[in-house]
Amino acid sequence: MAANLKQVAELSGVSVRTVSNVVNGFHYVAPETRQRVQTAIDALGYRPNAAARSLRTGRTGLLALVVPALDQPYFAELARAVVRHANAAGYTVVLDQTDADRERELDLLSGQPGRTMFDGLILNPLTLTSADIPANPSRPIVLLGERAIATSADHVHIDNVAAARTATEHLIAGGRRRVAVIGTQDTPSGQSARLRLQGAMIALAEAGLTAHPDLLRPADSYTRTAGYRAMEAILDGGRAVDAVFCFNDSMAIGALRALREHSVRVPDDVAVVGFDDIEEGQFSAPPLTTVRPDKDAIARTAVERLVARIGGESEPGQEIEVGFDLVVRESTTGP
Amino acid sequence: MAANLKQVAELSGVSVRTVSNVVNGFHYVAPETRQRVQTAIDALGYRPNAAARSLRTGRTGLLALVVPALDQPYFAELARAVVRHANAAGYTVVLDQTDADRERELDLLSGQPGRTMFDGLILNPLTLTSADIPANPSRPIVLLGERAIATSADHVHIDNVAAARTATEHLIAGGRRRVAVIGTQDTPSGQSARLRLQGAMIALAEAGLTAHPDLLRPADSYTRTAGYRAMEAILDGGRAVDAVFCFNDSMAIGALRALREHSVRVPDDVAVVGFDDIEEGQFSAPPLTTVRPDKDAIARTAVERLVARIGGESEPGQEIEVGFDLVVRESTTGP
DNA sequence: ACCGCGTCTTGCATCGATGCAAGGTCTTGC
DNA sequence: GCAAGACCTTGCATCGATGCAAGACGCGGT
Repeated sequence: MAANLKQVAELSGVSVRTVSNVVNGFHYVAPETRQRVQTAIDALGYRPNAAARSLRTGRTGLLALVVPALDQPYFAELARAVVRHANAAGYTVVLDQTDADRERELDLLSGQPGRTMFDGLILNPLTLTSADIPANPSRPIVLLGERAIATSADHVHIDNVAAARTATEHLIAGGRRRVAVIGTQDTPSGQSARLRLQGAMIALAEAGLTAHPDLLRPADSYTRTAGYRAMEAILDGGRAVDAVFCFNDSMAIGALRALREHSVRVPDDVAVVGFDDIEEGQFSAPPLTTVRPDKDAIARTAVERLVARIGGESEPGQEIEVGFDLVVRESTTGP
Repeated sequence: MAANLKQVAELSGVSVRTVSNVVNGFHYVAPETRQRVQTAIDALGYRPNAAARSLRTGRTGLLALVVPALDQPYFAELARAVVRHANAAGYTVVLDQTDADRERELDLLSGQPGRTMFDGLILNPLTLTSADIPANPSRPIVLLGERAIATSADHVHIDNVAAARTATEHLIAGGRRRVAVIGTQDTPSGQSARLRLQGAMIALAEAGLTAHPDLLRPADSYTRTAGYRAMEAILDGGRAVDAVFCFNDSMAIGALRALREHSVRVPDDVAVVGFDDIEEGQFSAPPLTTVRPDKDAIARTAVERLVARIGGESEPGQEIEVGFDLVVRESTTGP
């Protein structure tokens, strides 16, 4: 079934090399020859063998995207954007999930046997820190989401401090004084969480406010369930609250459910703000105010940087910051 | 940087073939030799070249998964399960999105240049019908979600008629009499939609009910927004309704929002049931009653079938049905 | 008549691994 | 003592494509 260059060459009466020239659109091929070869290609249903081509050229045309879990909406939306941009750049995406498993993240970084088949790697690390990134990776790497110590890899991120500060300022501007925070993390890898907390604290401090420790709730996974539990813990704790800043939308949606179940009105009694602007937030009850990182820009930039590196660019790793804005919906302002 | 077998062989003083034997865990290698080779491998940081291996063996270790769009939660959850099972079976997943574009679906089927690099294909077709599936694809294919005309490909699906019927019967059992349906499709490819409609009609007929045509609302894309619009159209139409069966959860969540905005109480005034059991439905207001297809079984079975085919199995295409059940939550029964 | 150049085509080596089958060494059984 | 077999190792061909550099051809200029 699978024809190769040689068979096409024999059928069309030219050399293998000429067929290759036709396939790759090489300039110097006589129109008549090109025609004849093309006919043979069609007749045999010839398709270039990707493995052979890769072996010879050293390129696979594949980009690996590594995310914690696809069923987290933020990562699904990000993956969608990455796949789109990669396709536009002529690449296909291979997808790996780490489930926040440090071993798997390291594995993928090192290029385990059988998993090495890609030209570059886009990694959204959960458990890794910059220190884990090899200084001279065998293939280019772009890191997402974490501000990094200098390495040879490019980093794409948003200004988490400013974003969190903006979100918190919005709550304060709405007259909220008892602000809770859901999603703090103490692990060495919880870099974004630390930055978001920092931003929130700055906003509170500038308003002459502080957050009681009871209102700073950690979360190890950023899921709806984690948000639900954290919110319940806050409500059960009995300490007065009039606003909650969740470090991602999924947790905010979990928090909304907990508030609903406790008959706490949103935003009347408690305002809620999230982070990520996943589509689901437009349909929650009430629709969710949130920080919207420019996901498309993140994906586009990541792919761009990777493609440039694959093309041979070898400057030191860059820090690239993309924009964000605050999307105000009814979870903070009411209808 | 990248070492090859030959260099390892030279360093360890054995033949290339022996190194290969060590790498592949071939049985007959003297422990001492194995040790020496392993040391050389570690010293050089040797990793097998996947392209070369593929060329020689004809296997890439990649499975392609083709879905319409990753930001639709159902497909994201499905993709997650497929990736997990594929990894467990020693495969990596390459991901393609078709955006419901017929051209792209056909492209992928035919194995376009540069995209041919996978051992098998899992396809969740939106625009294709069985007639489009080549009789002798160059690589094995497993189709998801559509009941198929006999081809060489395996098909994994649930009993859409029975599932839709169960959902509708649940509404009727709750005393609902004016049942609307959201998500009908007239296109040749809307096979699941037709089957689900059929199941709903059977349930209605058995209860001596019919659905007024105004209450059968089409949707071309199965998104939250489509569900929102369809629900609005129903409410604006003014025809009395006390239940809505949405052909997927995303649309149901859109419908819930429309109902909320119109101050229609769920489930008191209108009961809502969805389809897919996406995680989001557990957190909607109110939590969503839905048909839960066994997504994990779908993914597992698809990967299993594909791996078997890749392994050389060549029986005619099988129809494989996986289970479903109805998950009753508050959108139909109240708290 | 010949050189030079642009156009078109080709053969050979090569990428890095594995299949095959044979070769060598060492036990084991009779 | 010797054949049979088990254990371990190896050389060569091969997968299908592309890089390289040279070869063949035609044609205008001098």
